[in-house]
Amino acid sequence: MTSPREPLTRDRIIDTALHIVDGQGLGRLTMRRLGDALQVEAMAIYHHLPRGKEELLDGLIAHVAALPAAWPRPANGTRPAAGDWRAHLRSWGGAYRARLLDHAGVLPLLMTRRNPTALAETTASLREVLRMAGFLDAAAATGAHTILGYVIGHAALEARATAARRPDDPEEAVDWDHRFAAGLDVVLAGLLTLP
Amino acid sequence: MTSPREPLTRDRIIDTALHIVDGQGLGRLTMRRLGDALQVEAMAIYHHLPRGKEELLDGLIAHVAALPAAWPRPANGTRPAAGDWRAHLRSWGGAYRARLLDHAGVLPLLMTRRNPTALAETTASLREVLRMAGFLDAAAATGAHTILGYVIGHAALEARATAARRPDDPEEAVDWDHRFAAGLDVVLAGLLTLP
DNA sequence: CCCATCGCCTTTACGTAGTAAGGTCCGATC
DNA sequence: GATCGGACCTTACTACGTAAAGGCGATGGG
Repeated sequence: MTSPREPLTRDRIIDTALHIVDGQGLGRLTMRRLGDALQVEAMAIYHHLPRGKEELLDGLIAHVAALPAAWPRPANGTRPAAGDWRAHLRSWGGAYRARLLDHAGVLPLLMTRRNPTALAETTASLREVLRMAGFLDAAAATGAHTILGYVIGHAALEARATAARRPDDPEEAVDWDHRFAAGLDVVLAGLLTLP
Repeated sequence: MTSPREPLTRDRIIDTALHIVDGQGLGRLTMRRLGDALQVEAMAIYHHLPRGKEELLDGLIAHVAALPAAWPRPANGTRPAAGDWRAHLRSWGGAYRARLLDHAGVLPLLMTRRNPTALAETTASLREVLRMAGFLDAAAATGAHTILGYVIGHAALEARATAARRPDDPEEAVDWDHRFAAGLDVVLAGLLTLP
């Protein structure tokens, strides 16, 4: 009379794994624990992810890191307002940072050589936004890496700082939301100096 | 008649560990392998690093991440040239990036909550440089995190991209040295917009 | 000279990890 | 109903981190 347990899926496995990482940290994500959470023996996972844990971790970072900065297609023939790219990148940056911090446990995986495509997609979308904003190709490529590097790096600094903080406020507290936004503005302002 | 093996030291252990990580990757750094490299049983390491692998990894990132951007003390009473801070930060950034890429294997550790002090020192030194360059405290704090975030994040992007590259040049190659420098210039130029 | 002590290292052993190899069960197809 | 293939389970192996306790040579006091 136990509920018949919906079948295993690649997506369901990765979602559950992400849930474990968010709740207990990357170090506690093991195949056996993941199996338990899915009400399945650990070895069952290998039928859906033949490359085992490697593939699982690849799936995690793809799930977290792929958030393209799609320029909203302008409605019927109206041109996108030329000055909007900064506002657009500001809001994209905020969303990307929020996602990275929501899943801070996978941040270390972003530094490993795993899954090179997940970030490539995001980089390409940033480059495209800058190109459409009028930057030359070389400047757009530089700008894309500069922005993405800043967002990821700053998120990593935040994750470290907030994780290591004792709750009784040992040093002066930092308004990380504001600091991230201010730094992003610095980067976006600096882009104007590119040719 | 075997050479009498110089005694174990905390520093020698960490140096050897770093050598293993650089040569074979973080995943192959194990206590037993480290013991072999030191010609010692694995458990001997615990006498010098009582907290075991945690302490070892902490030592690794302290060794890599602590490179303060010390402003060169001006020689006898000469004031530092006011405009030099950008050049100084450019060269510091290049050195920091080079070190991160030399030890790309420890980059994932920088993202974990380990050893909060190693980066704090570097951040403080950046803040100090900016303060001495005339920035207000708040702007210096923002600028320090912006610079450090960019440098770390960009180095991570580079490490990923170069590690995943097939040697036969699948996409157009990127001049990473130039791209990093250009992005750092973007950030430094953007700092001028801070109050 | 002997023996107690201490610092450094080794031995042994336990629990947990990832996963290879093969087995089991069940629904679909002919 | 026999066959078959996919989804899941069982067992077992190797490697890891490390707790616990043992050995062992140098040192210093009697």
